[in-house]
Amino acid sequence: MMDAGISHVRDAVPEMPAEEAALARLLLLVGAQLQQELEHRLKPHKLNDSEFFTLMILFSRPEGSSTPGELCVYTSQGPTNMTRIANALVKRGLIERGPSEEDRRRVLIRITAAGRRFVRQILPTMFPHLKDVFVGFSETEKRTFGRLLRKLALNLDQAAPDAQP
Amino acid sequence: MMDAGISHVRDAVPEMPAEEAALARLLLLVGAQLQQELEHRLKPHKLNDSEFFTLMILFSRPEGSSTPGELCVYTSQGPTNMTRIANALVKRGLIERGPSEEDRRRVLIRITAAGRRFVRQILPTMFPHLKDVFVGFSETEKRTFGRLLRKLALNLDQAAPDAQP
DNA sequence: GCGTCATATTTCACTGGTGAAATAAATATA
DNA sequence: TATATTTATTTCACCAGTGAAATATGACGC
Repeated sequence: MMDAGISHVRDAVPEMPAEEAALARLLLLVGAQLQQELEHRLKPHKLNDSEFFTLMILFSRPEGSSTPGELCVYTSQGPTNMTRIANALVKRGLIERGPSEEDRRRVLIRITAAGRRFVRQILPTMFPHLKDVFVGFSETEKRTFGRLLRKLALNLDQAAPDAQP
Repeated sequence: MMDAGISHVRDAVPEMPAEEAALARLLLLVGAQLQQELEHRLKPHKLNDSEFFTLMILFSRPEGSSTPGELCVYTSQGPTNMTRIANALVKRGLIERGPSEEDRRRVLIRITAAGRRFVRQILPTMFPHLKDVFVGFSETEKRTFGRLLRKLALNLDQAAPDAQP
């Protein structure tokens, strides 16, 4: 299917790096698929993935707090969307916003007790599915996969410089 | 950073499959990063990735044609969005729509000569960046990566059944 | 041949993410 | 000290994708 398509493209544009194209395409598809799976598991809890990861970051912090800018870095979201995410979580009482005392430009975001309870409640529902995703992977394969992904991430970071203002 | 966060979560919820969680998270992040890189490369051509892949599918077909439903399968988009994508490409004269003679419920979508020229024009601009993404990967590593991604895709397909109506 | 069910595409309303711009505060520079 | 530049967050408008519903056509069973 995809391979057949790529070889047809290759016929017309012979210098195309077919193997890399196929790998990139596969990664994009699998990534999208995994995202969809995650969204599906979160849907009953009325949560999307960026809200989920934001909550998880806060849950994992020693004091349960962070700033919008910091959360943006950890969740790879833009500031605009982080505002929206935080609004949604505040509305549900899972987090609260406050002023930062050391820098008045900053907002301080903290997970609430209800937020902690919520995380503890939904996490176990996701474990079986998470393990299913990696069924049939040996420990070596998992490690290799992680290594290759990190390598890729590094390359993408280097590819980005002229893209970053 | 991410690893520290996951071990904190592990403290609070000890039965969490930490390794799988970390891998899944990494895959989601790298996938998103690659997508962003692709979008960035397509932006000067006023094209987004789903439009790009739709065009590529048509370009690679022997007769340069397909149906919306078929394109949905190959590009992993929903029917609704394929309508929007096709509208955008028709508007630019890169594809054209026509009736299917064998099944009147179907629309036939074909790439135009202008569409073919457009693809031939933009593809070479993407090769250097595509190769950059896999710099430092040996042939074995590329093959392994592909194999692991396919394995994952298979698992995700199996995880999906109860999710599919 | 008719009724029921399934399929293909599109429309509409909504969700989640982005870019540009605005505002206030902090930092750097002269 | 005053000014210029940078940073942090939010608002607003827009984009791209989804779910539900609608409409027409095709397949299937009786």
